[in-house]
Amino acid sequence: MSEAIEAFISKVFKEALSGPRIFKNKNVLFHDYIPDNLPFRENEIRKIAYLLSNLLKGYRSSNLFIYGKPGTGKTAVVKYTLKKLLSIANEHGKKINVTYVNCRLAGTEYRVVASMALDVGVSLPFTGLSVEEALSRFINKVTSDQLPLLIVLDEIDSLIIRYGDKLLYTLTRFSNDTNNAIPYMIIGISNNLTFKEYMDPRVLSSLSEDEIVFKPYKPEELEKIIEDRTSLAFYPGVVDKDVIKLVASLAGAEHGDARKALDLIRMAGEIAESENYEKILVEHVHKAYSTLDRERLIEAISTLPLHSRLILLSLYKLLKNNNGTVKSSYLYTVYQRYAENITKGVLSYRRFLGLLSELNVLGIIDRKLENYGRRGGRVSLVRVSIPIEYLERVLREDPIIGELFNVGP
DNA sequence: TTTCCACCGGAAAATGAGGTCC
DNA sequence: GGACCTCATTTTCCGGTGGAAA
Repeated sequence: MSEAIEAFISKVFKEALSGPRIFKNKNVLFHDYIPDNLPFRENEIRKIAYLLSNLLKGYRSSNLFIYGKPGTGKTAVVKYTLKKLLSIANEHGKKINVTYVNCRLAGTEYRVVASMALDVGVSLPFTGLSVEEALSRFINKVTSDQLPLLIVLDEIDSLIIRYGDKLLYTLTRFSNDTNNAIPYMIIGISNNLTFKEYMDPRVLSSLSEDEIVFKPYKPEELEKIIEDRTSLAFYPGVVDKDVIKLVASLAGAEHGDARKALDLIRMAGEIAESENYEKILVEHVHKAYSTLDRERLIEAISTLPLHSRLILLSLYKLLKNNNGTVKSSYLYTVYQRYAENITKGVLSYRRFLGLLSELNVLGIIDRKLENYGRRGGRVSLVRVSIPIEYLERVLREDPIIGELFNVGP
C-alpha cells in the first residue's frame, strides 16, 4: 500500500475521533429506520391499526391495498403499525404469524415464497423445489400453527408484472379452501397502479377490499419531518432553519419525496464533516444535491454487467471528441472488437440490442430512430445522455475496462 | 401505391450452474 | 445417480416498422 494512502487513512480515522462532531446518530437518516413518530400519517395509521386489530381478535380482516409515490411513507407506516401490533400482541400473550417481503428485492416468485416461509419458521432451499411445493410447505406450516396470519407484500407490482397473479390468487383463496381456515389479512403495497391490468378482476377485488392512497408530502410537511429527524440525527446548532427549508424545497420539487430529503441532509452532513465544518451550510446542501445524482449514476454504471460496460466503452471511444450520435450497427462492430479482446464470447446482435435498451431505460444513453428510406433503411442512433466526463471517470476506474481504456478499438 | 431497407423487439427455446429429492 | 427444479443469461426466429425510392 502506498504511503499516501496510509497517510490518508490515518488522517480520516484520527479526524473521526478528534474533529468536529456533527452527527449524533446517523442511523436515523437511513431509509430502514422506523421513527417513533410519523407526522401527517395519523389517519393512515388509524385505518391500518383498525384493520389489524381484527387479527388480534381472531377474525379475518379485509385485505388492504396501499398505493402512493416513492417516499410518501407507505412502508414506514406499515412497519410502524406492525411493530406496535406485535408489541401489544406480545404483552397480551397473543401470537400472530407475520411475514413482510419486498417483492422487488426478493426478485422471483420462488424467493418471495421462500422469504414468507422463513418468516413463519420454515427454511426452504435456495433452489431445487417448485414454487408449488414451496407454497404448499408455507401453507402447511401456517395452517398447522392455527395462528392469525398477516402477509405484507411490498412493491407487489414487480411480482405481478413479471409472474402474473397466480401466487396472489392462491394466497387470497387458500384459507377459504382449507378445513382449518385461519384468520388472515394480506397487505399489498405499490408505487404505481399500472400493474392492475395484469391481474384477474377477482384477485384484484379480493386484494383491494380496502384501499389507502398515500398523497405526497407538502413542502411544509416535509420541513417538519426533516426538522424532527435532524433533531435526532445531529447535535444542536448543526442544522439551521434555512438549511431545512432548502432541503424541503429541493425534495418537494420531486413529488414530496421524504427519502430524498433525508438522503440530501445526510449527504450534506457528510460533506460538512469532511470539510471540517461544525454546521451544515446552504452550500453543502447544493453540493450534496448535485453529488447525489452523480454518485447514483456512477454506482449504476459500475455495477452493470461486463458487456454493458464494454458497450459504454465503445460508445465513449466513438463519441469522446464530439457530442454526436452513432449508428447502433456500427457501435456493435466496435463492441465486437473490444469483446474479442477481453473475453471469448461476443454477444449476439439481439442481446446487444437488449443491453442497449437497458442502458436507455437507465438514462445513460439515448436512442432515436431515424429513417433514411429505401436506400438507407431505418437506423437507430445512439448518444450518451450523461456528461461524458462522468462516463470517462467510471470506465477509467473499472478494473477490467480500465485496462482497455488506452487501447483503440 | 408498393417495395425495400435496416433495424426493433416479443416470444420461445437453449444453456449452464446452482440445487433437491427419492 | 438420475430426474427434476429454479434462475439468469443468451440465442434463434420472425413479424413488425417508417418513410424514401421506385
